[in-house]
Amino acid sequence: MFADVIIDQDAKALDKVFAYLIPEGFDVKVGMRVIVPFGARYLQGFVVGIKDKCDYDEAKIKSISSVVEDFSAIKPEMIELMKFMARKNHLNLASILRLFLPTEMREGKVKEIFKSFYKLNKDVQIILSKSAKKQQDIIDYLKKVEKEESSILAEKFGYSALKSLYEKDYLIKEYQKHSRRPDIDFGETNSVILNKMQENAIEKIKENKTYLLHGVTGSGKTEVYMRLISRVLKEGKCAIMLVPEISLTPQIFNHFKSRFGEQVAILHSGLSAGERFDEWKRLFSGEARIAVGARSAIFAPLENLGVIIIDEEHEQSYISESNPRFSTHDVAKFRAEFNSCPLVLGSATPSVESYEKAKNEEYKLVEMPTRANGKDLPSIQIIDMVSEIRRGNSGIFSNQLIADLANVINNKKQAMLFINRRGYSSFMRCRECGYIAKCTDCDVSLVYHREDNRLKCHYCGKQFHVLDMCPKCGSENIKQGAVGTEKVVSELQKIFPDVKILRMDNDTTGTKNAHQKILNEFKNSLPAILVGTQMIAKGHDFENVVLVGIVDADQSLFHADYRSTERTFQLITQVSGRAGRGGSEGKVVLQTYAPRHYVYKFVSNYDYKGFFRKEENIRQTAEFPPFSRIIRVLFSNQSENKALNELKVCYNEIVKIKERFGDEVIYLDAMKSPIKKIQDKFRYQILLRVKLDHADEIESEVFEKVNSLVKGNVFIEINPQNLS
DNA sequence: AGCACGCCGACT
DNA sequence: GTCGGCGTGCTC
Repeated sequence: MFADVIIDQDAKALDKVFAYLIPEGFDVKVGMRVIVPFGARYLQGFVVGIKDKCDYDEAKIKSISSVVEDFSAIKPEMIELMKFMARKNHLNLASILRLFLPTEMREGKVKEIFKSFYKLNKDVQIILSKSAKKQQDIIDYLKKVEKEESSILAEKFGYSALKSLYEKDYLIKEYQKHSRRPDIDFGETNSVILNKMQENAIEKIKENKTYLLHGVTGSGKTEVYMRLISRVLKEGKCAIMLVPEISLTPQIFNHFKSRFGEQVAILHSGLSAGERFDEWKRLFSGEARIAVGARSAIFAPLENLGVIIIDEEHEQSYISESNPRFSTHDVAKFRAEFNSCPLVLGSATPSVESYEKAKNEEYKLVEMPTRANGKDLPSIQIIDMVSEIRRGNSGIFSNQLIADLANVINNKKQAMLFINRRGYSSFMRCRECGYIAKCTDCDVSLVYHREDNRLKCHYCGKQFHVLDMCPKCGSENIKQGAVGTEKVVSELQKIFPDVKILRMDNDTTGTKNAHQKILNEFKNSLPAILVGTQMIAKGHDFENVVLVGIVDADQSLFHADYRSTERTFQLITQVSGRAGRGGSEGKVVLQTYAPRHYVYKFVSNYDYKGFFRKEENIRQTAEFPPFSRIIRVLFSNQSENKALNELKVCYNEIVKIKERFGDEVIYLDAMKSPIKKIQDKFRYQILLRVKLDHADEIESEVFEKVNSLVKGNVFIEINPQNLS
């Protein structure tokens, strides 16, 4: 017999299957890890197929030298998933397989990976021949101790006796070991009574389809998820529940643990290597049947899935941006289909892509339009900062916001101030009339680049001079620059010198505990103001927060990205949800220099559908995703000349592809990357935008061409999240 | 990824 | 004359 083996090395040249002979007596199965002679060395590989014929020259074929574990660490479904991901995302096979195993297992750090145990099979009558003395000894032994480690049994009684008992089905093999379980206190199971809307949602979600669960903040989606999982467990099946990394707070774990106890395994970056491995193993062995975790939990080694849930499906963190690049939605879709189970995408603000699919009935839309507690969402007041300037207030805070803050302080309540700061670059804005410099061709904002003092379009590469006068109103008060958290805190402290003001952003949360410390301090201070970035937007329930201020909402709006309006809508909805969690009414004050932008009209009414229709229309007209596909080929090299040469060679070939497809290619150009140097590597890129009809063909042609022309240092991205 | 083979420059 | 640069190609 022969085995198809993928060598565990992430290199393009090794991205194929190698045939090996399975030595007589070796029990090799698909999904096992093996050690094989490869060239002059011995390397680890994965068995992805077994066959009795081999088309490779049998004289040159080598034999598998050993197996790493005597079971398949990669389950059959994952082998299929590997093929799917290789096709869909153009990834190396080995790099995909690595996603399926905890790192410590791959690196061999965990010595005792799985101790295997044997116990008697009580369902069969054991009949042994008189001569099988050793076997009888084993049976007697196991009658006494119930269960014993296989290595000990083999040592005591000999391997062959053990093996033949196992083959006769008299013994059951188990994989198990002590677990370093993250300790979390158990609360009591709270049996919430469901409302009609929730019952209805649960009732609807049962087929092997993708469901888009659109529920406003506080509509009780989490309870729906838990009920779905309960139902699935009762059917004897398993479940995967994904949440964005940032909202993986201890509260979520406790929630699931108190409901499902030992059935839950939690996978996230905060676990130690050993803990993560143990949780993985509990899933693998079937001891735990629910995987709760961030993106990578989609690869949980569970069989017989009954439901997959992706909470906050619009979150960017579901798309892996570094290698290997993949979309969690695609993987989830594959696994749901493989297991014939429902896939649930939940969000208060679905991504435009997903909602478009629901509209086209590719996804089934399930709606939960009202809050579970019947309360209204906090009111959102839009403050026009341009007229504020005209009235002589050129500070960061509007008079309204200061008045509201003062009110909060007088009532000994709390406020959160949200600084909407993204990334490194910024746009140029007229402080008098709110005009934003935009690209003449792409309808996205231009980005200011300090190094050459120019404005650039990240979609077509066009460059413009920095404006010294607003083209709309003639004012010279046009500048670039964003307000940071630090500045906000110091300004705030000037106005309210005696009030506790806490700051939370990347700079103040260096260590893991710093995070929790700030939040705790905030929780225990009345009155208090918490100033922070995105990270204050998620999951924290502060019942005394009655006011949320969004200092400069536009920061995410005029980011040079076709998704920036969508993100702004999502962000503001998210942040607004922080106000009025407790008994009292909440309020949101939103400051903007572009008060008439459509996003603010819709967001202040919590009108997702209205926003979607408008946004859909704009994307359709401008031919941006989901009505087109963006392909980005990024060349990154320490030598600028090499990067440039590779770019030119590839560009010439892609031009030929474009010529063949004619109008299908909306846009094609080669340019310097917006950030021209990262980690001492020069970056050049080719961008193309293509119509959907032939997007798959064009995409694979581009992939093939680029990969045949350039060895490494090249990354291809589809609909990239950002163009840095 | 590593390692061998291979074909051109400056060196004990 | 050799030692050694790293370009190209192969590993079942």
